[in-house]
Amino acid sequence: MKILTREFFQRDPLICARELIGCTLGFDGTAGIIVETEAYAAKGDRACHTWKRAGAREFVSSHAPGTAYVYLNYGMHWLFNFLVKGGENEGFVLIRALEPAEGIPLMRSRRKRKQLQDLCSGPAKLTQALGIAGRHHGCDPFAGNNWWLSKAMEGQELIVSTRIGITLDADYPWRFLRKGCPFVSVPA
DNA sequence: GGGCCGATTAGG
DNA sequence: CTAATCGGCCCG
Repeated sequence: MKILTREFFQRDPLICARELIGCTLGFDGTAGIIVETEAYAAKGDRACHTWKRAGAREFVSSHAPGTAYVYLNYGMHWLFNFLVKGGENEGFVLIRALEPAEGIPLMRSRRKRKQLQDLCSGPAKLTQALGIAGRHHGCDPFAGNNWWLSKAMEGQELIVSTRIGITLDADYPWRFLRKGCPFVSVPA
């Protein structure tokens, strides 16, 4: 199993979002195969936090590529992104869905759901299943803690579509998901 | 300080 | 369809 390095995130957010599909994200005894992502660009993308938030722009400039950008949405849901920088464009990759792979009993108890498809099939579901929350904002997964990220087998078909749940720049085809996968948030 | 909005989710 | 629930940003 090949562990990805920080250099993975020193490229364009669109490339990172695409290539994260099929990788396995692990944290603290739980893990899942990434089956859905979205890219956000720090410049020129009105859906990205950097468009409105000075704090987000500051975050981009002051953290290393690969850093966790975790924020609270709708006052109750934590969403997890990887910071992407060092290439031509900077931005984030939102992790939107995982196929559960490890620590499934723990995921079930945190989620209070039995069905495998209900554990990580949404950006806020997977943070709850993995135990990711605001305290992980700014964490560096490559700084030798209990995060890991590995490349899984290739060969799955990829679908590209528009991003979910936004109103501005909603027509950009910046969402990536595994074709026919039952663990995504919204099928294409 | 007040008002508004949001990269969502579960339940009716 | 809607309630839940709160940090950031804008205004005053």
